[in-house]
Amino acid sequence: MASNTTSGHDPAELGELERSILLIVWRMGDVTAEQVREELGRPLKDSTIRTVLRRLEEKGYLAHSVENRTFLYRPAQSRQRVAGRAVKRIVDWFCEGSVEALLVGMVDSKVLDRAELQRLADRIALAQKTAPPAKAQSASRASSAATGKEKP
Amino acid sequence: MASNTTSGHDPAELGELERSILLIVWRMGDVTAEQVREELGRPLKDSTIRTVLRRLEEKGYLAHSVENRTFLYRPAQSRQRVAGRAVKRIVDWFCEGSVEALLVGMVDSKVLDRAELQRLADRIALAQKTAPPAKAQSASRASSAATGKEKP
DNA sequence: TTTTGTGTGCTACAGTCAGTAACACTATGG
DNA sequence: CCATAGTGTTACTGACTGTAGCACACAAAA
Repeated sequence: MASNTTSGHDPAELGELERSILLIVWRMGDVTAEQVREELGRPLKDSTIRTVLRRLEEKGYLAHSVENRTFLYRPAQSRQRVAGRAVKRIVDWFCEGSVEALLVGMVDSKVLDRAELQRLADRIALAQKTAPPAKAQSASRASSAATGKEKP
Repeated sequence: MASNTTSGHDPAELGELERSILLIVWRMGDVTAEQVREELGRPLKDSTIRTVLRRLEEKGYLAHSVENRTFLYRPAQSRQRVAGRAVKRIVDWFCEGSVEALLVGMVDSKVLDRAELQRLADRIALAQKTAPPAKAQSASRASSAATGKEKP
């Protein structure tokens, strides 16, 4: 994102490698740097992987625990949460906070087609009824989702 | 976004100033560099503004026409379209294409609350019926023209 | 025609961040 | 006590944005 003389900025966008690694951690759950390196197809040095893992942790995306002298990394935020926040930024910046405007744009740019939108509406309506008022369960759902499931 | 040795990358995220200027053009329609400079509160040199405008045009966000020796910049894509595409990237990256998963994340991260979601569902349902098969009407406001065109 | 603006394009420099990795450090097991 | 495995530190490169200087072109004024 480069410099920003006028004000400090927040999360900043993730890079390619960071994203790849993050996806692996989301998919696999607790992983060591070595596992991540194997999972990535690319020939990268361990130190590279570890640096990125550490940076991701600094940024709050990952957490780690020490297991027998080895670091086990795990997600600190669910995929959906990260995605949600990213979208929020977009909405704030480009749609002046109007999610509806965003939806229009999503249809417009083929992110959503009308059929999908319809299904979405149904789903949402359904979710309303299904989901209890409390939001404690959101975390649990998030974590389970983070372990990789989703997709109809 | 920074380097990407492994592969060429696309649009890349916009910077602060770029975004501010883009917003101004979206808000005001046809504008000259001078107008943009005035609109921005900040004390920036014309060359700065013009450079950014040019870069935005190179990136496909703006277009210009020459009016009496002066450039008039105007949006090449609607706010919604840009937002939609940005969201698409996020969905692809973090939600494996599942918009529904994204929605879950948006509720989860407070981008949307349930009430809003309900209204959204209604709106969407409404839009289904209202919207003609064509898709031109979405860009009506702000930027009308824009020779909008990009890869599907 | 020469001069003076006004607006454009090109070039560049500094700061920040991601990609990438070498190397030094520290326990652990033998 | 030494080899091994895993970690933290430090750094370089390249990309990209913020920011601007300066040279160039052309219309209006002198």
